[in-house]
Amino acid sequence: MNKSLPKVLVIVGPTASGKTALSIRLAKKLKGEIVSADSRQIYIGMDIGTAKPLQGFRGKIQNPNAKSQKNLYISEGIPHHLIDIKNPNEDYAVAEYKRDAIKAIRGILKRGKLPILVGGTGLYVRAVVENLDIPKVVADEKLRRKLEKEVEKKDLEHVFKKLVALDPEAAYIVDPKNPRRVIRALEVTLATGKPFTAQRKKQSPLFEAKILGLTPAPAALRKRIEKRVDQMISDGLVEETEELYEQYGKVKALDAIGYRELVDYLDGKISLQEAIRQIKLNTWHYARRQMTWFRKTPNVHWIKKGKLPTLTRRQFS
RNA sequence: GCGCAGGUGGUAGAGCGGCCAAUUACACGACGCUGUAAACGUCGCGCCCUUUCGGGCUACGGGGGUUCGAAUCCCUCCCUGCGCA
Repeated sequence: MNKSLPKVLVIVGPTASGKTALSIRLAKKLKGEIVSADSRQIYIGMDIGTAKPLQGFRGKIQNPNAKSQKNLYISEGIPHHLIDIKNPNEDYAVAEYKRDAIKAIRGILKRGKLPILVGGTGLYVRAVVENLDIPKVVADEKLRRKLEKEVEKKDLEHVFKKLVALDPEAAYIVDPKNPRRVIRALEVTLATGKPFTAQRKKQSPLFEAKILGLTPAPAALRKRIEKRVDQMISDGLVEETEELYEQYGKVKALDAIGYRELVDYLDGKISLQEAIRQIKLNTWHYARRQMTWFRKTPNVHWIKKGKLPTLTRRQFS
């Protein structure tokens, strides 16, 4: 029905499944630009651990007037948007991502290019593809800490009841056992004076998404993950972490697989060997979660055994 | 060879006469999640039957015993770690 919607190619899949390589290949073939949907590649300096595409400035940028030109991340001549846009000590969250991604996609379309949304952060992808209406209530750290303490002192149920009193609908929408969810819902309700559950909606889609999903065989993926972690270490992940840690301390951005464990190592809590073991395992767990998430994503064209569907530029215009 | 400490579910490690198919953690499996999302959370996890309730069987190194009842007590054998030879 939405024949007039602009078309966007989307690539999803677990970490280490080959999204980056595929996206660059398709970007070249289909004259596209990439929009990263990765919550950690957002951050400047977190390069090795987030497996950013290798940066190179060989490409020419089509529109020299664009303001973002200067800071554009380019790999193999393909512009990558939403990589390196924040410092690790800056906060960033879905709603901002959604706004930025839509802006980037529109810019690409304006340039007559194909936007390719690529990433493993399921919520980010969904926010854009399904046009989620995310309550625009900025994190209130003070309130959060206060509520967290309340959870500790009394219990989560107590805080949950507070929420339900203000937002009865929340009783069966918000997970009563998940402190982060309960606290956020309460945060939104208190800040706006309106029930949280009335504010999280979907709008009609802005784009027509063609979604490609990568599903590597679990055993092979696990091996690839382990190999990649070893590679990251020899590429200097420890040093990268050390620099970031020294400069920023324990910021949220560093609460990411690969960095978290190495911070523990740098703090002398665990051995390097143990840190590496944990990174491999946590990455694997993460991949599993991603697969669970994407499995239920509607309208995904799953790529089996590397067999790509025939894609032509015409399909996207 | 003697002395001491141990041998428990995939692993670590509780339990030390009945409330134990066995706390907990990890692994493993399934799942949820609209402003921390690489985050956060939930459930399952000996085998078999049962929609539920529940029931049956096999288990705490092997064997034997005490007891109404044993992972828990006793004997013995095997194995491991530490100490002394």
